[in-house]
Amino acid sequence: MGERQEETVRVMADAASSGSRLRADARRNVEQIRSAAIGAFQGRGLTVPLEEVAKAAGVSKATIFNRFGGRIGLIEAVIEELVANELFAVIRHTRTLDDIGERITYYLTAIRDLQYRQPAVNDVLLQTFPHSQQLMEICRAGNEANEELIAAARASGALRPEFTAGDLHALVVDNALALKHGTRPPRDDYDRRTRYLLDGIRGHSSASG
Amino acid sequence: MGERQEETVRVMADAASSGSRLRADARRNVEQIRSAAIGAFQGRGLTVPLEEVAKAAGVSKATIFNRFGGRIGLIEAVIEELVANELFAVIRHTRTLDDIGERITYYLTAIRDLQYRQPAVNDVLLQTFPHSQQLMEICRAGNEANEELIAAARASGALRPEFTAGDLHALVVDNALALKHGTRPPRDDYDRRTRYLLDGIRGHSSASG
DNA sequence: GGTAAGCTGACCCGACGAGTCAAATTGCGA
DNA sequence: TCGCAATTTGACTCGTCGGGTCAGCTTACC
Repeated sequence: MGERQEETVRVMADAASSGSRLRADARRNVEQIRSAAIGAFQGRGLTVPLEEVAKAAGVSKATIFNRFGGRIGLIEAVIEELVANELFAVIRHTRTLDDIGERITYYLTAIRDLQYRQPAVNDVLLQTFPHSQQLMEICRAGNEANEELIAAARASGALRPEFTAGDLHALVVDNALALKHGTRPPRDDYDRRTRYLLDGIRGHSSASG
Repeated sequence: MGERQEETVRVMADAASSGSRLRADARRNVEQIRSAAIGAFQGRGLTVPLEEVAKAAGVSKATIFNRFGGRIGLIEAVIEELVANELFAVIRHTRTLDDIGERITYYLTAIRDLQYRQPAVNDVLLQTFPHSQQLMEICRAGNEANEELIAAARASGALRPEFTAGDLHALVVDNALALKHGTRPPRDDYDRRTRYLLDGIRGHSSASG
């Protein structure tokens, strides 16, 4: 067991550095599995059976365990590319907006867009894998962005005064649950409902637009 | 199997009529199981393990099968008392309201209240047991009420014009999913969020109140 | 060509809850 | 009180699901 563990660690380190002591076929499989995982996670979220990822990669399930140590290792090997980059980009871009009303609109719209396009995001937000430190960290960053936004918004009156960070969190989490367990609505319905939400939480003071 | 079936039918008929050919202990168990089921379904929804219902009733799981034929039989023996009465009362009361704005407010608030208080409602709305004709019928009645309400509301401008019956349906179903799979928020948070929803879907014409 | 790295099919595992049944119990009529 | 049919029940099977493992085969590499 110690041996397998070491091997896994080595692979995951290699994902960052480039010097590899892996055999050529193993290196190839790592890449095939990574890209198959990205595809599968995009389509069906982080809980897709590993068997399916393996099939898509043209390897056996056991190879995923050999190379990544299990689901969490695999997730951590692709989560940045799959979710974190986009999510952080949204957060970053939100911060650049001057008008607080715009910020709120953009943030909620963009997050909901991500949730719709990337089911994996929902698994992160729902903390489906609490054992992954990396996933929890992404989640934490999201919550932080939430609270930052709400603090700014409440001060400015762009949101109704009783609206809390918990409310925003619930909005996002409930949507994650709906997308995860329900049937996906057509995109235009989904976007329309995003607008209802926004109109329901905005303060009454801002009569602009 | 034919025998067991007949027996089950007899019990379920007895729930309506009163003449019983059941032995005294069986009759007592039927009542204990019914009331345990109501308690369990109230607390944990219609998917609670039958084992738990049995334990609460002080009988073994097999007795539930003897008396009710299985989960669906049991559900149908209590669903009226548990859900249908309240749900139909809400629908009926909605129809008595004159002001269309009030109707919408009342309906959505009351449905969401039911969903919060009675997890069983969510299992009905989510059609968790599509094999139960009775449950499907309740569900159908709910959808009908939805559509009736939306038709009236759109004509009057109390809702924003782009709001559809599908939107209302999604609102209710998404909430059902959130309650079923997520953590219940405190009641006051939940009610506050109900208000956000209402404010998000109302038409801009009604400036009353 | 030898050897260690790597791959894989076939396997086991645990969790879960529905549903079943032979055997024990018990209500009840005679 | 007896005897039997009705009833209950503990212990069982079943099916599903996916994670995880390993012996033995294959293959890259020196």
